[in-house]
Amino acid sequence: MVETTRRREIEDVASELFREHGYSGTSVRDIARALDIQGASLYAHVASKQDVLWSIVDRTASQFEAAADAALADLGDAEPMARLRALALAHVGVVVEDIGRASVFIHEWRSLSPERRARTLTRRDAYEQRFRDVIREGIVAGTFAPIDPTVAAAYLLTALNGLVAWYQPDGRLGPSSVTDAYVELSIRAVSGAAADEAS
Amino acid sequence: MVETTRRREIEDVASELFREHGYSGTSVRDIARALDIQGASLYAHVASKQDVLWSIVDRTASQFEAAADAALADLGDAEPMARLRALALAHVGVVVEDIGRASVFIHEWRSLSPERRARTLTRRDAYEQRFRDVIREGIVAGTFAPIDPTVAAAYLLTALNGLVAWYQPDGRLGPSSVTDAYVELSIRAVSGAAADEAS
DNA sequence: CCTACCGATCGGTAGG
DNA sequence: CCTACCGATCGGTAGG
Repeated sequence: MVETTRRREIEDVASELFREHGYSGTSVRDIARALDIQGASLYAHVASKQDVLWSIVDRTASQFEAAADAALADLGDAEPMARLRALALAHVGVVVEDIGRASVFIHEWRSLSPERRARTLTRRDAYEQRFRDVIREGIVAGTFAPIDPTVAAAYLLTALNGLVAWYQPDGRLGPSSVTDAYVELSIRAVSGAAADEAS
Repeated sequence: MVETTRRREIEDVASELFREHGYSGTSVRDIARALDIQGASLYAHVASKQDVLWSIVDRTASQFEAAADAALADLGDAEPMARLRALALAHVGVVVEDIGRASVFIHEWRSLSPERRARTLTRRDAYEQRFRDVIREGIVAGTFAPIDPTVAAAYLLTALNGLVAWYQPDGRLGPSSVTDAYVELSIRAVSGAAADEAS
């Protein structure tokens, strides 16, 4: 199963390059150079550059979905706040665990072929729907502030995704402290009464 | 002053294309085509493709700075919450006002030449410092939850910047309702005691 | 995984 | 703002 390993190596290297320079800004030869092989040799392992992007995006989408599934499976019918907390924690966990792939999934979907882009956006919408649903339930329950669940979910997810813009795995802040802070900020953002409605 | 107008047109068109396809994914001929001129004709108005990106980024950076200055000028020594609210409102205002340029400023700085990228990151850090400062003051004053100001500022700014990922000027939601919701979510995210420390 | 190579497109220049 | 053109690089193929 050497091919699978090599394929993963290619995707690892490509993720980092796509993250840093974008899909368009990364050439097939850039990827090959990072692997110490010739540009054309890459085609012994992949069908196309687009194929590499698709593998990264598709696999990472599955990771986000699986993490959300696992997070909610434990909770069942727990309170909305506990479930939103679990969703946020699962999301940040995937981001922190593989920031290169997460970054590509989040930012490079525009470079997918039209059909794949459409499929990916549909999956992302379904994923985001989980956030919208739990936020809506929390509002009904009175736990969360009365705010448009679509706006709130978009806000939270882009905030959590923003981690890829600055987080460094070997930086000053450890993964758990950043994760905790991000979850805490997110929960508080939607909690309680509106901050400017003190009356 | 025809040149200035034409120059602006070029930057307007380029902003939209850079936003949609990235700097690397947009060719000089793409920009020219959108203006109904030949690719080479663009060089009668600009020195290089990089030059266009730089103009957009530089001008937009100034807009964010000016908006923050104006927002704080009115307030002087008001409470941290009022000042953070003003900063957030100013920031979202610039984003909503010209989402194309804002998106390029936020995402395409990686494509700047090394020197310009460094200068831009320095400016961004100074801008973000205003958020860190007011958050820190709010924590000291007891208005905001005790959280790392650097993490909180990064969270808030990426959340606000996330608007460019989904907001459509002619969409279902008007600019003021989205702006208000974003400011409200941001203020609440940092306000009060930690959500999970009820004791 | 390599060498040799392909047509297409890239950013940019010359000269008007 | 145009035509004509440049060298470099692009993603990808052929054949081993």
